[in-house]
Amino acid sequence: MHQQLGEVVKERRSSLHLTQEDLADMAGVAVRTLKAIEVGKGNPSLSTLQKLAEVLGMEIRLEIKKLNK
Amino acid sequence: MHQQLGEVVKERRSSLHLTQEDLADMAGVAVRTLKAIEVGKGNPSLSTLQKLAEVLGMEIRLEIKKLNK
DNA sequence: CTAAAAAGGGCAGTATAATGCACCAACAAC
DNA sequence: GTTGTTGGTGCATTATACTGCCCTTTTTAG
Repeated sequence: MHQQLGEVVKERRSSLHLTQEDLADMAGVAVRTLKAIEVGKGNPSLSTLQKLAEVLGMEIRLEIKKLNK
Repeated sequence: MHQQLGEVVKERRSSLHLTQEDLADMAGVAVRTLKAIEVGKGNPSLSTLQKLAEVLGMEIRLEIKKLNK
């Protein structure tokens, strides 16, 4: 269910040539926590996601769902 | 910091003519929790946000930030 | 191949989100 | 006025996210 967001984080992090440790340190979250998020385990809080998003140059958005499938 | 998302929830809920109790029941989250989210207090988990988003016909997205401002 | 770097995971302690309950405020009726 | 509806809050308990420590697996560099 959360794999999707985790994979987005992972791909974005890779494209920026950052290791999990790099990103975790820069975002101020534990490496252990980032690892769990990237593999789709756990249920991160909004603040944790936003800390990561900030470093990744991304943002969390709540949008009306596109209606298709 | 989280007011933004809370306000999105609140506005979308209103536009669907749902009370906080309606939405909370439909989404399977406690009314107490929804209230906190809408006024920007607390730090909801991804699963809580997704339950609400589902009922609201919305989705959580992690996107590359538009560079402006 | 070996060695190092990076990623993944188990576990236990701490911090905090989620919840129920009880209560108050604002407003609408009327 | 009272009554009902809706939204906001404090508090205590329960559930769980976050963390550090340690270890294993996988990938990368040489």
